Amino acid sequence: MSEDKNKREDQEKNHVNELDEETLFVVSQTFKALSDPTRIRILHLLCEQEMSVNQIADTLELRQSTVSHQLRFLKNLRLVKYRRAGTTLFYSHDDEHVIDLLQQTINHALHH
Amino acid sequence: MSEDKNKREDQEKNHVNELDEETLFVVSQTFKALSDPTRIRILHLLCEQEMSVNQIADTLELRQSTVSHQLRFLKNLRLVKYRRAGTTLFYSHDDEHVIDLLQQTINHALHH
DNA sequence: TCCTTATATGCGCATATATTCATATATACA
DNA sequence: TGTATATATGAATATATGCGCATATAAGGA
Repeated sequence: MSEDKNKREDQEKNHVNELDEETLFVVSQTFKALSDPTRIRILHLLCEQEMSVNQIADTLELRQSTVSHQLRFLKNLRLVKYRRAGTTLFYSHDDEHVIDLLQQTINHALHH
Repeated sequence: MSEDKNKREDQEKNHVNELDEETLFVVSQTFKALSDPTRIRILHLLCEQEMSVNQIADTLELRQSTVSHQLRFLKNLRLVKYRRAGTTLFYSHDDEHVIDLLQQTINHALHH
């Protein structure tokens, strides 16, 4: 039986249990990614369509370097991916669960 | 027709639309609340049962002032509420949607 | 009223974060 | 090979954040 499976069963048996450190880290990182307005705007754009770095910068009126830095952040967490076309990189989202969290929360905010 | 309703309809018509500033603020604040390990641990405790400040501090091995600071943060966002019993304040969660986001993400992390 | 217990708060420190400028890298093409 | 375009990166700066100490406040009981 894997360590991983033990962790899972411990957690599921009793919710009062403390979260293990790794889970705590993953969860906090996930929410941190979504806690910045710039990253939210970028991910919100990428919900609909893939876009190049410059397209994103133009659309959101942000500096190219700002967009690039944030995309690197999102890429490190595997929340976005890209495809190359010449010198242009087209970014798109790469984590359905996180996009789902974002959509839920946007909808919740809009309806209140 | 209210301003609020207009905002909603604009957003729903076309997801490519930019998020308005207020929505962006609410969404980022919500995720910011969930982006800190200490706050996650506190909210995770309060998923199950109400607890006093000192109970939380003891359970999570945190300073009383740390817990109090974070509870104030969560209170300002109306994510927790409390009931008084003498000098003791029993805190509990106060936003089903946010608790839901947290549970979803914890479960997602545990199963991967 | 005085004392005890529980909680809140102001301030300061250390660290993390977001943004910008300047520059580097990479690809396509003449 | 040289130039143009798209993107990435490093350093610097400004701001935000989390935490702890010390202390204030608030409620209950002797």
